[in-house]
Amino acid sequence: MRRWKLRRLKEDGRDPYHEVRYDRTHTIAEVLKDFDGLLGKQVRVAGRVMARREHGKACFLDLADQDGRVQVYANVDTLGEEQFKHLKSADLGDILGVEGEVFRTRTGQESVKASACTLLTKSLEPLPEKWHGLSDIELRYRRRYLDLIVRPEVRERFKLRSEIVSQMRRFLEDERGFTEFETPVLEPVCGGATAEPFITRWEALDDDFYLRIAIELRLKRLIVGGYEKVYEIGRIFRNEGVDTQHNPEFTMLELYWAYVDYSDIMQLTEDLIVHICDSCMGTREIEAGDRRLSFEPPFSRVQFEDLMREHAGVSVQDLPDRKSAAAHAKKLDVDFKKDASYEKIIDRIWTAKVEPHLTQPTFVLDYPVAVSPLAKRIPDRPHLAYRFELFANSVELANAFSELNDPLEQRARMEEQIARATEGYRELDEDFLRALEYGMPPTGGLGVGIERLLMALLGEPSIREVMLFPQLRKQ
RNA sequence: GGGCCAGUAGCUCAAUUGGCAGAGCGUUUGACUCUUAAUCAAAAUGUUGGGGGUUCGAUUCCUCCCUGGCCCA
Repeated sequence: MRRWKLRRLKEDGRDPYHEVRYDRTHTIAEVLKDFDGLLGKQVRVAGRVMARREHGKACFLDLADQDGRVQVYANVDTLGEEQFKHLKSADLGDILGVEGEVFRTRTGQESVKASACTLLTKSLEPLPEKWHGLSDIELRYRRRYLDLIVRPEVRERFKLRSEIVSQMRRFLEDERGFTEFETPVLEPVCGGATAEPFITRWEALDDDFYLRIAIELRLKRLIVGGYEKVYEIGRIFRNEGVDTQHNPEFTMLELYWAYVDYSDIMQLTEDLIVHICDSCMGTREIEAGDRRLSFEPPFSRVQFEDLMREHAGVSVQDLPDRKSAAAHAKKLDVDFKKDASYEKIIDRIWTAKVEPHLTQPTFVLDYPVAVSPLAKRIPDRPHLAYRFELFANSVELANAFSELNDPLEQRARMEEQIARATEGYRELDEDFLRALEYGMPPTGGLGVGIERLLMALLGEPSIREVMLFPQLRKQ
């Protein structure tokens, strides 16, 4: 039907896809904001037709643009027979330019009385139901554009995401003097985290490459190269399943700061998050489901070991190998995969027993060296490393170390990791080790999962609600 | 990978024990010059996610598969 209308329009020489511009005098939000000042004045606005109420020789339309929605009133007298007929044949979803006088209806509704209208784009597909909207979750993700058309709050949420990321950059660059660098996504060796990589073929070289699983080892090379405050907000790929917490591609902030330790990084992390709360959220108190998170500094600081002892009844020092870790996990009734590595089992115990208690923003300090292959050892507690993670809403938001810069120890730790590895394509990144051999100054580093942070700040329980186009199977 | 749940018109949802597949929105036609989930009258709309099976008869029962959600690994 709509295609038939389109054909008629084209035959009439009014092809809606020929329009190349429409000069608006105001956005709809601007009209509404200064409504009284504009009363009686002529404006030109444009947007999508979201509703229509016909009354014979008069007609009401709701017109929506990016930030606002306004009622358009039209009748034969002011619009003329011909144009009125065109306006009435507009479908929901069509994009219209309207010129007219700003006025209030008898019921006081802010409106624009159309004196001219132009069909700027024809919509060939019907919009979702006007009252219930689009509730099929799969459709919302597969056709996010529809979700955005129909639900202004979703549009708001993703705009807020962009603002938060933008404020991160502003804070790091303008207030703290960091510089963003871009490093390769396509890597010959993958490292910097424990995860299954995506493998891709570089035809010209007839060789396999990896999509990066972390940015760490590249940015540290920049510290070796002499930069002192570097960061990158970039896409990471991990070849794993999809659930409410995971998407195979996601965004990470990583930063490295020379000549400081992890306590400076902790302060920076706290400042960064408070800055985001103040600049984007307008509050430091966040509603997340039925929980209330307070990002009022200082966030509490707790020893990893104390939490493990308190909630899992064990010190990692007493679990020196895979066998003892597995035995303790079984005792606690914590499940793990048969082939799980030592680190994975410790992580499982932590996730199951400790994480649920970490609701309010909490820095967890001093992790076992055994699960922190890139962090510097604490000399007087040699089984622990200078590492912290930030938790909130029972989710890990950030991970940071005083970076290991001893090339010999780094090599030994990486070799140990590979020996214990049960997953991932891990091989030594010889060039990274060589870089350390040239000498990396004492450095503090930080990684923040952007989606995790957004979930906590926006109170969204699913990662898919903070990603515009979450991965789904091909159709 | 395992468990549970869901898939019916473009969208949101019904359909008694297994007995003619329906409503609202949207669409089309007509009426209506201040409505706002406009109203009134009429009409069109389906491979009930897909394949197989049981049955006189399947949206409904069985089975396999596909897609998605939630929980667990």
